Amino acid sequence: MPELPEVETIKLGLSKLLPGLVITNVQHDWPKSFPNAPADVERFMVGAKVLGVRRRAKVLIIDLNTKYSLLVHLKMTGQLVFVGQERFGAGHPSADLIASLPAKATRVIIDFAGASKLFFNDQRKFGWMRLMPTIEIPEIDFFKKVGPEPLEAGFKPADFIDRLQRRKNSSIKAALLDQTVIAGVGNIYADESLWAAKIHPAGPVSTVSNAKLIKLYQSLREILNLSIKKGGSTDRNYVDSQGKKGSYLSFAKVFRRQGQPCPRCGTPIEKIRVAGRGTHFCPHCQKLPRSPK
DNA sequence: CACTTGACCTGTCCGC
DNA sequence: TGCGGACAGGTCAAGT
Repeated sequence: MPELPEVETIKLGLSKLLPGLVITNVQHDWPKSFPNAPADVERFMVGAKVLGVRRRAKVLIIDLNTKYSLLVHLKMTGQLVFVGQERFGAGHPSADLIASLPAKATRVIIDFAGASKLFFNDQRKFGWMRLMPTIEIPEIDFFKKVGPEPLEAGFKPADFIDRLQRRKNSSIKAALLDQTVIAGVGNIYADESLWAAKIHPAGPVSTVSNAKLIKLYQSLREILNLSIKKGGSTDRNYVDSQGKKGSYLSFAKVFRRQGQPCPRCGTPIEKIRVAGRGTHFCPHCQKLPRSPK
């Protein structure tokens, strides 16, 4: 569920909190959440200072001054919550969450000098943290295959269309979700951008006109940018680095809105299954291209 | 090679 | 009330 805007929001938050902090201890209870050997954690992480925080696709990269970096993928239910020395009073949006830490789903706790902590919580245990040499990051399979960042200035409509059309027989939604086509798009922003561009999610890529693909390119970028501005989407588990929820979902036009009227035409939004995912769309605005006889 | 489906997990919700 | 099953969705492995 954390997609590009959610991971970007966390990155922006952690970038203000972590750099300069020194790690004093690391606790982890589930090997799949953090598979590194204890000796490597001790050697390259404990005592290390945080240099900065980056994002590529949906992966966070926390660079340390040991020439090692901590990669974090939140998958569906991961949270990365920083708790400093301040005490939040009742009524603070994060007070209850922070008071509950460490929680049942806390997988990793990183302690910093000065008594602040970073909690990695992950109810479903799909997410992971991994310590590795900074210089080797571009060599891991995922980063070798992953597509361009959709919000980067150099990412042009022609590139978007070329890459989508490598999967011409897939549904347009499956192609958008394919991280090797384009980085960072997940279920929420696929549905929202297809609605904005008036494209049926199940239509094969080859049946979608270039004009509509250009519209999709524009809609996707606008929606990702808007969501970052709103602090991301909080569906079930997502919170930012300070435990706060995002507000984008209240701006969503179709996601989780089946049965509600389409904001453009009033037709009830439908929910179907496309590319193995729950898919929300307007059956009036987003028509399948007529199949040729 | 292109494409789809199942596995990884746990908590929640729905029907009986 | 309890219980079984469907569902949530990012990514990789396995299958067609």
